[in-house]
Amino acid sequence: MDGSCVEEASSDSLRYDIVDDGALRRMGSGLGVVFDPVPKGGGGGGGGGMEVESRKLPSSGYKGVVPQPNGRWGAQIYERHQRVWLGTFAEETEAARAYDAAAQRFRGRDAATNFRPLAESDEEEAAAELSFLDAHSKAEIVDMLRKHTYRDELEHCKRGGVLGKRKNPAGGYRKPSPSPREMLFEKAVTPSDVGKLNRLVIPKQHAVKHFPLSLPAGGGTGKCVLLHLEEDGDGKKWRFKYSYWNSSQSYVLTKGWSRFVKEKQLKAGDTVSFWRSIGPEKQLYIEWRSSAAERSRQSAPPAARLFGVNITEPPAVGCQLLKKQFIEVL
DNA sequence: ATATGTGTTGAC
DNA sequence: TCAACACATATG
Repeated sequence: MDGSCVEEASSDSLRYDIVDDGALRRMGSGLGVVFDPVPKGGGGGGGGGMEVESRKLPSSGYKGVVPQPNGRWGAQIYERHQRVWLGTFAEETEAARAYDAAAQRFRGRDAATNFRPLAESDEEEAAAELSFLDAHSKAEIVDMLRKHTYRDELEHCKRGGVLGKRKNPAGGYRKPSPSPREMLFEKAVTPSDVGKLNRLVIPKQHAVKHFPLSLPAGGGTGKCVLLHLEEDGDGKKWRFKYSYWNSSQSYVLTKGWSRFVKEKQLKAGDTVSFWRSIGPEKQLYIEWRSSAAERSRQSAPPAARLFGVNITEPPAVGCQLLKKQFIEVL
């Protein structure tokens, strides 16, 4: 048990205090977690062969970790009312780490985790893992976790200095580290985002958090502003008019957006992500990656439903990999 | 037979 | 959203 120690508290309950590694940092008031009493084989317990199993499975103090009948631990995360299974693990802490990785990929760096808040940490290790997560689709991350190859892939990624596993279309590999950036949010574009409406709806949640509109004091209504985004570190510049539409009560990128859609040939289901350089500059970046496109050639599994359900980014099509970012075209 | 992951439910 | 629990289904 590397992440916890057990101490007998009383005959009918056990208090598990997970002490090291920052576990439980976010749980309750930092106290340990009191588990359900474990009525071993019913009071009398005894009549002879008390087997390893007590019907009551021990619950885990880790978020996203559930006990398995065989003593192992399962990891899961929920998204859109559905459970995404992350695999089973021998060690409770491994399951917890699997959850952490998934949480950060699914919910962003601010997600509540069992151990590492990755973000905040400016160590190269953390930064590398963050970009690793951002460079892969949810399905890929889940797949790695279930196959227990996450650690290896991450390592391989750092070693080779390749952000993704494959080389990009231009044949080159990613340049060392351009400038440290953090992803603000990403969105799988909808049909209307790439249609004739010539606008991209920015989910309110992200809009208010990252693109504060209004109140620019200095001048005006603040109902509209120009966003300057850069495509990749040394990519081209993009300017989008960003505003709020009262009629639909939505935040949108208008002028300039259609040009981006056209040039990138964005299709519904593709993903666009917005980043910001870390530090004072606050330069904004935009990136994108295709979802469907090569699925056929990729021979990949039936995509649509890799595991049970979930995975596929929101909109219909099962989004999938392809690190289109870091393109060198143009 | 055992392990793994889903169906379901109820609490928060 | 989340985990407990039952149980169906993969796996070796």
